[in-house]
Amino acid sequence: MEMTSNDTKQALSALAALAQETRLAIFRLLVEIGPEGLQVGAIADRLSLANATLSFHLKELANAGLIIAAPNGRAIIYSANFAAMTGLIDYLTQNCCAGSVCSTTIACKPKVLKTASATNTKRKTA
Amino acid sequence: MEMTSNDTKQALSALAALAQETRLAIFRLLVEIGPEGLQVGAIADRLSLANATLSFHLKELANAGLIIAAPNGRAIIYSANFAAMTGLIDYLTQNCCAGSVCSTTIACKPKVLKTASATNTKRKTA
DNA sequence: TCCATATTTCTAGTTTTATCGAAATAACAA
DNA sequence: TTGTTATTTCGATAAAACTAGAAATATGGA
Repeated sequence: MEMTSNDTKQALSALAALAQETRLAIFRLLVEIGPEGLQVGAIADRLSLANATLSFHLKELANAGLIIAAPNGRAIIYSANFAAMTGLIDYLTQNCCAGSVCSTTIACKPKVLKTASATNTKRKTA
Repeated sequence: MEMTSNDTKQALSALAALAQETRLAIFRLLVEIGPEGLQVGAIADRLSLANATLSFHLKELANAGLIIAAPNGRAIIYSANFAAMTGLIDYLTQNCCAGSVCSTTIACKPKVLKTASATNTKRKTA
């Protein structure tokens, strides 16, 4: 198998992070909540997760760059990293219909996606 | 944690399938090759994989619906299921910037993606 | 300082996943 | 039928991931 590029490593990291029921639920919750994010306890309450379990999964998501941690007093606020999600989607679609065959044979229809352009992660503290 | 919807199960299945170096390489190869696909031996040659290993991963990808098997004589031709990839992306972006905050606060810029509209998986045999 | 809150780390047990040699199955051809 | 090619299944091993109780750390308030 060929050498693994950095892009591929990043995509694998993000995919592995999302390929788990609990983490997918956490990530989607944070996506829904938006840039304001939620503190750990609030996530635990909403998803009924044990502290250690949630902490483990938050770290996984953060290591993959899919969520961002922002300390606020004694709490830590986590929010979705929309740019990372966009990056993953770009990677997955990057070679979609590559070459001449696909773009002509398969009816590729353009589609509008909402994506985050800037990181937009300003916080009071941190 | 809340009940897992069918959409979520499907997304988890696809994400788990892609979150593995060998399978991601197989899938991307098939995406690049396009709707004509490749037979198992050709994939094994290109990625230098043992038969049993490749067979294992092909089954995983097929079970997740990301690739399609088309028997052709004594060979089996696998091709990417572009509709499944589109479905996964739809799921991941579905709640992106949900609610009023995100659509106004984060600069969501429209972006054109090439996606497969129809299944388009006609084959000679099968 | 002392206490309460918020989150992480440690540890250990269970489950799942990945790999590949070897044998088995399936299809076609001679 | 016999042989060849193409792929899958079996079996065993090694590695990684998930979970959560309990203890530890860190922050802020009284």
